Amino acid sequence: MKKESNITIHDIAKALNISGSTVSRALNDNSRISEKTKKAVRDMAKKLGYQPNALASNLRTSCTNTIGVIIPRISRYFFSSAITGIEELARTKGYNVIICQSNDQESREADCTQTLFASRVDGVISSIAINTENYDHYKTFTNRNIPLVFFDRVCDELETSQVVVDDFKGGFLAAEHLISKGCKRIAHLGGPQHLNIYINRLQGYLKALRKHDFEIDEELIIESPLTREAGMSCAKKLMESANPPDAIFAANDTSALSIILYAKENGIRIPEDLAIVGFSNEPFSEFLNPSLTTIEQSGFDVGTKATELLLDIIDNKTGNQQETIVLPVKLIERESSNK
Amino acid sequence: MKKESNITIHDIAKALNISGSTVSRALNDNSRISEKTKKAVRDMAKKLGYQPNALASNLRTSCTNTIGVIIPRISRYFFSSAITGIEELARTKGYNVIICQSNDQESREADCTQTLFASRVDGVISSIAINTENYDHYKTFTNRNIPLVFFDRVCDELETSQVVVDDFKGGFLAAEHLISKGCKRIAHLGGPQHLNIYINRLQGYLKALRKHDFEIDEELIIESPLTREAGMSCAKKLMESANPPDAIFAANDTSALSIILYAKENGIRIPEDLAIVGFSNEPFSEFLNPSLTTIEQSGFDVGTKATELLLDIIDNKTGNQQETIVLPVKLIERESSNK
DNA sequence: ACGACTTGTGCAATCGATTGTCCGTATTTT
DNA sequence: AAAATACGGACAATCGATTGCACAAGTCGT
Repeated sequence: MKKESNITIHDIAKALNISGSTVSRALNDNSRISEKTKKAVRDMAKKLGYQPNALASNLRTSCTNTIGVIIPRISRYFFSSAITGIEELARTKGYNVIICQSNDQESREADCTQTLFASRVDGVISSIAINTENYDHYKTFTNRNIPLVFFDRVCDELETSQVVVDDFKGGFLAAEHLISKGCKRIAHLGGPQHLNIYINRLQGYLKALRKHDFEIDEELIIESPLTREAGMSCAKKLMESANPPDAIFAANDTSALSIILYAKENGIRIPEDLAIVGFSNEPFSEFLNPSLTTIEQSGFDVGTKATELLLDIIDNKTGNQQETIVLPVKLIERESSNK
Repeated sequence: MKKESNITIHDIAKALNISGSTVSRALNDNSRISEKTKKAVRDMAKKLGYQPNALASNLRTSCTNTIGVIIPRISRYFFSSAITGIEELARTKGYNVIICQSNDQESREADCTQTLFASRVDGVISSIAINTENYDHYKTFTNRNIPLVFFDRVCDELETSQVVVDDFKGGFLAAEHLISKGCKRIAHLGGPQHLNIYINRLQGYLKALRKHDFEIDEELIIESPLTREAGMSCAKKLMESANPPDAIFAANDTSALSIILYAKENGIRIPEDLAIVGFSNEPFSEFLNPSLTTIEQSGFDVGTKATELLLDIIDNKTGNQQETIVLPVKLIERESSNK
């Protein structure tokens, strides 16, 4: 009982004086094996402490019951909750999950595709690195008909299914909310415009402005990597301009946080002088001072939905391979916009 | 170029009219193969779009270059940053990482051990689920000499290496800090006492009190699951008691947050009426109002160190299998204790 | 009682890469 | 120049589970 070496089906076979194939079939509950034999095999397997070797099984069946996930970084709440959603569902369906982080770098992302392919995953769920501009590495999967689903940061260039939240609506809600609060000059701190999500947030913002007959002022729309530092300098740029805004809709909560910090440092009152709306509802947003009005998007739901889609494709290989699912968003009103 | 089927070394061999073994050796840069042949093989491999099949290789070599990780939940910042540390180092050493979440449930944790063993991981890094009381499922690894390293929530029952932060010191620093601020009745909201980390935080707190000749009042020490809700009710219990504390050292930031919220709701001023210190330095702690004094522990460092340890054991299978590494903690002073 | 099925198992090939062993040719040694 | 060594590569077994096919024993019908 101390050191079990690795037990294989052949050890079970030898112990029962039957063949390996019978053991294999018995363990897989194959109908051609009698109940009596099955029971004997199961009992012996338990007795010997048999644990199947997934490697061997996977090699033979060329199906690993594993799905691969590529995300920018696991430590961002949205992504870690997406993973929770993915794992939850995958596990109940008998799938394992391998997670790879791209660290928002295209080259790392390419590495991830290699790793996942080498592991022969049955399907892949991915959210694209922020600086990825060439999508060739994803052809590793598409060329071989390995199901691929994108979420959040999607790629239109590849013909795959995708799950996104309604960024357009989010942008619209954010801007319209600020308008309803009486703001007159509403700026937008947007994200990299090669990513759909940021394009859509901007478009939603524009639509709201147009709907309410606001003049679109290009000066009020700036693009940024949306990091803590970038948010700071953008806030400075906006607020020191000749005609500063009285509200900012930031494309994520991190940069909204920077704006709040900038405002505090410079005696700008929130929301009186400057109303702010973020995007994502990060865990910290609720506790900021003032608390941050933002657009809620559920990482968990996105992850779950993406997995559902992927497993569907894996199962009936036929299915429509280009579905796009849009999940709802919600405005969370808090102090930062409560004029 | 559209649909590549799976290319194996034999396809390369056939194309070059050489044997599979030569191809294998060439790709592995074996010294018995001439440079000329190696180059030819590499070129052909690239031309055909060859991607090694890790399954086959792993099966043969029975070494997967994969390490498994079991954690309570990925969406907690401490753990996700630990994973970042693990992945970072593992990747540079040529290892992949499979992550499993126990959701803080013993049964799920047992499932994880099965999954990881079935995948024949070369080693395992784990942090124990909060309600795990039986550690038999870890014998899957120990019985078979599969290297196992625990971090943060460790298990003394099993003889393995572990990486922890200096919880004792953290508890001590927290309590002594409150003492230095002139607090007289310092309560401790502790975590489940079957986990080392919470025992140590409590012991550190006790040591500081004793050192400064404080009387230990059992009424001021309560145990809790440290969730948001539990923190709330514990805060209520403490503050409504006959002789309420003027400071609380909470064993994590989440419950410290609850205390702050409770105080706000009930007109208790922080830090004047009640000083608070948390533990972990969660990302939100900095932004609370008042901002939270806490003990910083680096998940990234813990993850990195654990991986270092594990890879050492994997490499020279001999090594001391029972090392314990204690990483430093740091007091972060903020408003919640700034009397 | 004999062919026709059904049932329960065993045999052997297979998945793709690795590796111990063997062999022919080229190079060096004495 | 014969013998010893090195070099480059091929053969075939192997890892552990799966599976198409073959086959023996048992059941049934006529």
